[in-house]
Amino acid sequence: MSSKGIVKRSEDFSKWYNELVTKADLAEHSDVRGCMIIKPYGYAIWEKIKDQLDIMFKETGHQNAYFPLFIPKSYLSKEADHVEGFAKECAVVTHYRLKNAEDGSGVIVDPDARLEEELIVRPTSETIIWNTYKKWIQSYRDLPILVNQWANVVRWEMRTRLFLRTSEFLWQEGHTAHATKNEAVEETEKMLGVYAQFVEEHMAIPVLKGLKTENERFAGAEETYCIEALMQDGKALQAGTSHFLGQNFAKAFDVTFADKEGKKNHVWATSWGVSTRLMGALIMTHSDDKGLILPPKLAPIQVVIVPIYKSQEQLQEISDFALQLKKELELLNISVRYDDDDNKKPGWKFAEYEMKGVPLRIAVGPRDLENNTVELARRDDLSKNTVSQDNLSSTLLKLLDQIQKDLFSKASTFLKKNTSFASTIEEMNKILNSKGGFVEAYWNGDSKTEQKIKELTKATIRCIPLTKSSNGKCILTGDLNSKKVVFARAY
RNA sequence: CGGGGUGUAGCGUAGCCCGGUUAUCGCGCCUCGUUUGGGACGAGGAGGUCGCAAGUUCGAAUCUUGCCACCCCGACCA
Repeated sequence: MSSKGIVKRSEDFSKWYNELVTKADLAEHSDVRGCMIIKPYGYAIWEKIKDQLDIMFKETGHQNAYFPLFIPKSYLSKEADHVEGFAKECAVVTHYRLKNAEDGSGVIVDPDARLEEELIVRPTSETIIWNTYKKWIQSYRDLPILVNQWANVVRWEMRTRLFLRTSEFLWQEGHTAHATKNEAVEETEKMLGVYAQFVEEHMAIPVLKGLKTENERFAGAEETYCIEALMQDGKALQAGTSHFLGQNFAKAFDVTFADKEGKKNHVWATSWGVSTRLMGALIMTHSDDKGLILPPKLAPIQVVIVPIYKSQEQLQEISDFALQLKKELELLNISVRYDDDDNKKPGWKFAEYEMKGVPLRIAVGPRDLENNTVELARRDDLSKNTVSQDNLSSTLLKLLDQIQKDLFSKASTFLKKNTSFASTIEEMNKILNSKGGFVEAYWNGDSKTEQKIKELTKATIRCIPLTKSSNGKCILTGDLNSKKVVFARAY
């Protein structure tokens, strides 16, 4: 149960985030370092995210499958860059049995039960999937393979934050195999588009689409595409990635196919994923000092009805009205909660549903029944109006749609306002230290330059935008003919 | 993994420096009654391995050592 209020964003943004996650009943820390318990309300939001993405994946021709949690250690070492990228954060299974300690102190690992080949808990599944695809693919007729899996993965993190970075997290990973480079690149770009569309239309979060630099690229990828979102504190958050893997994994796992002429070729690959980190993006994009603000499309409860009454007779009348309204709204696929809990006063409920981000709240009292009205409050702008009961369902339906749009346009305005241009390092630092946000600047394309800028500004290149722009003068080296990229301090 | 901080009831806390009856207060929880248009009020009640473990001591929430967890700042990452 939540006690009053949370710290203000302006006072301590990190603390605000942590308190919000806890008090809105989204998640809590487990006793295992770096792991989280996603509570029913938080999981309900994740399920909405998951369900919608799943529909979109299937619309683009993908099928779900499931690959094992455990990966033989030897698989991971097959692709050099890949192992380099993940080795430092892998959990390893070395034994398969426990036994009672002889001194009665509890259970211990049975030293006689050591695994011959140790198993890695998947940090991502490229290796085990490509080891499998080898068996699935012989001819061009077997291609493309368009598979997705919903799974948990483990990356042993030093510093964790609920949803943003946890040692175990939930995600989906798409893994596709193609006969041609073009087709694989198209797939990579298509799925980036799916992510961008989902995040913008359903989460109401505007994103930048772009390419990662070599430094920021996925270990084992030829090219990493990403969508980047901007949080209210001016820091960027990578919301999704889509990788063109070239033939790296096909070569590492010897996956070839016979083309129409009977010639053997290595298969072209992609992988793409979004994780429970999206929950963090959702929270930090829209919410305010009163708590969570959810876009209607992802809200587990879209409308809450709170009765206001003195006598049991009044409650009965209000309940009749409320339950009828609930039924009508549910026919329109609007999820409704009627909260007639007698132990909580209306004021308490108002604050509670604000904390939980319920988009619309209806309060009904005796006065409303007399006047054929209800009190209607919007969570996003905190406005409150008395509206007629006539056509109430369609009023609410329209309003939910409006809120979805307003949240997106508000976030878009914020993104635009907080996108700046810098032509010198000093300028960039000045911007980053005051309002933060995205800073566009020219960069000569050299990793060392990127590294140096990072040291000087703590900002990384979030992406090289897909939209082409004219070249200019590198912010660090002054090289002419440099391309425009987007910097930010990031999560 | 480096630097700093915190850990006392479900949550937030006082006490710790300077060891000494029964560990403080608020919220929440349970019972009864009155209440209900922005986090109600009264009366009664329950709830504690003082993060864990060792040590010092006649005696430890308090002192010492080790460990664990969390938070903040760095390095690494989705």
